Amino acid sequence: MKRKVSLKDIANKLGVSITLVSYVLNNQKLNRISKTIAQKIKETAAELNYKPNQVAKGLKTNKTHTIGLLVADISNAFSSSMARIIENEAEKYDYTVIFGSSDENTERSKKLMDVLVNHQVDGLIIAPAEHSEEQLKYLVANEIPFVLIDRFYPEMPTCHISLDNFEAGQKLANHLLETGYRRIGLITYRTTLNNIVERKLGYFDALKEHGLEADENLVKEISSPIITAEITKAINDLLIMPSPVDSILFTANMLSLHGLKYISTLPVKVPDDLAIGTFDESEAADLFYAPLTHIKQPLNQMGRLAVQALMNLIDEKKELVQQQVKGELVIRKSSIVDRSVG
Amino acid sequence: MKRKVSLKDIANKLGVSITLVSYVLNNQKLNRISKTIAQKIKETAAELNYKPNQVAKGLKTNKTHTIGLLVADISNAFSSSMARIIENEAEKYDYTVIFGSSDENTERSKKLMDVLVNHQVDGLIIAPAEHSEEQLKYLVANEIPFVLIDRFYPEMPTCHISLDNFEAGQKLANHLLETGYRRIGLITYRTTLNNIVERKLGYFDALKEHGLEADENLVKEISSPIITAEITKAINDLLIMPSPVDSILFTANMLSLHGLKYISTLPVKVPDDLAIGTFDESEAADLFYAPLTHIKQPLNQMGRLAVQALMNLIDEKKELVQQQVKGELVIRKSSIVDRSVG
DNA sequence: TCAATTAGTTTAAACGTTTAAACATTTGAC
DNA sequence: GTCAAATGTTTAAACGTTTAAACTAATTGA
Repeated sequence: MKRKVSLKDIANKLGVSITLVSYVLNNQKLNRISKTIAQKIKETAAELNYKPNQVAKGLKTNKTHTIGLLVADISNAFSSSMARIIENEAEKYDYTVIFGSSDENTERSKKLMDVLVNHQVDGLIIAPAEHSEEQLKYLVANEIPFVLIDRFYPEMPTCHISLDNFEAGQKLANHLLETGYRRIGLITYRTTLNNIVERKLGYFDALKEHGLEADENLVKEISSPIITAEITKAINDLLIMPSPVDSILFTANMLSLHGLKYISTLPVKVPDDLAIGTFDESEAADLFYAPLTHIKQPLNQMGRLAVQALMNLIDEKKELVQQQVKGELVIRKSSIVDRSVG
Repeated sequence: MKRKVSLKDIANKLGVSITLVSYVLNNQKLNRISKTIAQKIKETAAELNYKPNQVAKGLKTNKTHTIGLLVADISNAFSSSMARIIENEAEKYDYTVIFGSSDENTERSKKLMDVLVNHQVDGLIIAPAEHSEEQLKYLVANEIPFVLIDRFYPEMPTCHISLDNFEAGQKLANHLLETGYRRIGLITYRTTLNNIVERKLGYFDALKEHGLEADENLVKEISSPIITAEITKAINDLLIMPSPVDSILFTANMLSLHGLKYISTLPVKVPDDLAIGTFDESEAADLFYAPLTHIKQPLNQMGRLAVQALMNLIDEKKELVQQQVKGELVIRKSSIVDRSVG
């Protein structure tokens, strides 16, 4: 790689000091510097195509104008949409995004956080994996600004932007109940991540509101790695039981996706035999013969809020932003029985 | 943000020079340094949780151990899968990924490339937007290592890893022809990007091989922004013409996705009335009642090759890797008429 | 006329590292 | 007992910036 043009090169070419060049190109001390030399410096900089070395600048100013983004799984639509939004938003503040995908793995997440911090990012936006408390405490102890998205640890006083998952779970379950479904199965992850837990609690709450008892047999928890087989089994269990479910609520995108693949192979009609509700939009669920009723997260708003909150932290305007945004219930064919025909 | 622990802190604490600490922690001059002091330095470093400042290191060594990744559209499955693979692969070489999504916009791509370069990335992996030649020439002139993925400029002697798009287009069209389809419509982008162009040429070639003339009326080109409306029109045109098409070949993921959404609203049965072939897997196409026959790109291989090629360039092992990998034809229901029933 | 002010520019130190070269001390050979 | 070599450590400069402080020369005011 060629040596890039530096302030020194411009200074030497014009026979002036590096300082002067720096002042001119940063529009500093403009009341002191002669117009003529300023003009010349600017011309020469343009001519040599000078671009400030952000690494040197970062070392000196202790600001790299870089933020670290740690998503849960970049190949998942939620993460990649978020990444895109955050990158766009960061750009408005002249920030660059360094990224990593933890793949929901605690160790990997820890390692990536370290890497990002050692690259001197000015702050982080993190969708934390399970059991990341220690690592987050380290960030707090070192006063490294960060904002959590999607999930957070209720007992930790951190900045976070997330969906009101409880309300969303409630809303989705309520909708099924109000449409007439009574035996709602829940397929969720076996996890302590608060976003998923809250969705489940919302579901329980909705049942209670409708005078129904929570039935643990209707709740199936999946432990991520062997997802396909487990989901197949969960769905079978729910459909085979003495009084089978009339609907299934999935607490995540990936779950419904795999679930749907299996359901589409069964002699079960959605929504007539089985209604479905889930979280997040997906093109896949749109092309299913009965597009899925789902909770739509306001991704743009969340991304914007997260970047804004982080910028404030970086600027030492320390306020503990802990914002929950509301999900929108998008009702589609998967939960509406057309009784005019039946 | 707190000042981080530096070599100086360790040196001061032990009353030795910074140099010595640096040597020890980098395992240099080990035949010279006394075991006892080395031991102490290592202990103190661990105790203070010293982490080298990559920015300072980068300034000194002119290597930031960072690569820039410029994808076409991170919210698209191809890009995000690629991003994940590349991030994983880069990690093996102790590299961090800085990323940007050009959203297929030349201006934005140019700006992002500048940003990445000014952050002193050691190299770049780029899925170039249309008309990025100038910017790439700049990289070449400044000897900044880069590898193109997905598309490239045939007239520019750059490193690139891509699908053999011509062969893939051919293979897909051949399959339709051999299954008995004769009027194959092509829905593609109006673009000069070579990957898309090659797919189209492959289609033409397959037609020719089968003694069929290319019919320009069967080729519909979409100019990206207003994609939904245009695709709707294209499909209508193809189905309404005097002798309508019996199959449609889409040259990209996004095209078939939108196309499918529209087709699923029509009284047209896939594959009986209309066969479909496309590029890239997608969960969406899997959930459609007739899962789509498609060309599967070996993403893992491509990502691995791209990172490897870049690492070689960075290490000044200059070889012009220009590798085309083969796509796999995955035959699904969307192109197989079950004649046993018909 | 000369001190004080203003204008224009430079000096020098710093950020946290790396690394060639220098230095000081010990060891060993003869 | 001397000197060369080996051992262990430090000095100093550098990477490309930023920025307080210093310097010089010109201008102003009394």
